Amino acid sequence: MSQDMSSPPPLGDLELAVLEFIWSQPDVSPKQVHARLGTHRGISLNTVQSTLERLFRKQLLARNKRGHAYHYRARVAREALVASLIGDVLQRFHADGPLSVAAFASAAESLDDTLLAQLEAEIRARREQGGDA
Amino acid sequence: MSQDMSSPPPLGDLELAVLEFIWSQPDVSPKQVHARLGTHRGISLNTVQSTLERLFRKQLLARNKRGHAYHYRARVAREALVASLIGDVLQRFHADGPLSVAAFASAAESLDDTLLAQLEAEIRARREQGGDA
DNA sequence: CAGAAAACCGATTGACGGTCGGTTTTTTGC
DNA sequence: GCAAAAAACCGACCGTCAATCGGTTTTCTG
Repeated sequence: MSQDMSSPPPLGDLELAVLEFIWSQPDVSPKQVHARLGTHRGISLNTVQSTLERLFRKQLLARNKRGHAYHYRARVAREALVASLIGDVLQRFHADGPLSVAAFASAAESLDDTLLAQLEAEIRARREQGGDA
Repeated sequence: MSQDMSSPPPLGDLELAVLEFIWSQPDVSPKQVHARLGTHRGISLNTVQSTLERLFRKQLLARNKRGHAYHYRARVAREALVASLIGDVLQRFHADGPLSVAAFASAAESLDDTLLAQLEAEIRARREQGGDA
């Protein structure tokens, strides 16, 4: 409800890994990202930098100059991004109500009982609190 | 539990439109698809055929020779595909339980009250029926 | 100011969707 | 049967985009 929500750009594997790292460690330098991911994957610091840049252009990261080097931090929360990606799928399929429900239910199949209960509670709460946009 | 469920290939816009049409009209010929979508979009029959072929290779369509021409039909239901796409997002993000729930809830925000109720019921049913894979 | 560190520029490669034109194969109607 | 029509098949081209760097310029910093 706060951000873009329009069309989340598709994410490559490296981009995803970088995001994942940044979510776990806010305000990092390319160097740090490379130390953590690049070394392990055998890719150059330049590659990491490009990826960071791309993510920045996609508005998924913010950065500020700390000295001469950039520091990056996430601009969207993990759940928000996942939610937006899911919303995008729903939208692409013109997922009207019933279809959404069916898809949700189907996708929920992989959740275990506890999570299902949590989700149910979550939905009930949202419903009782009266929450249509 | 019946199909692939591994990594649904990404779908382009035309592919999606074609799928959508086939879901509404099973067992169609390229000609028919072109008549419905191609003419309107100003694309050639060949293009439609390629798309059909690609979809076939992606295992999303099945076909059988009816006379000389192929007839295509969907191999996955709409909800199943949507669900699988959603599942893929969740998987790519190593979406452990809580994250899934948060994302679901967030994505569910756009559903209206009635649908939310439906979803809740759906989940409860699934939960009571004891449904882990 | 010299050397290091990082940003910046731009090029390449490999997928992939969309788009066809042209050639072969299969039907079918005369 | 044979010629015209229909469809499949082949392969090419373009645009986009992630991943990947090498090399050059800019910017610090000792």
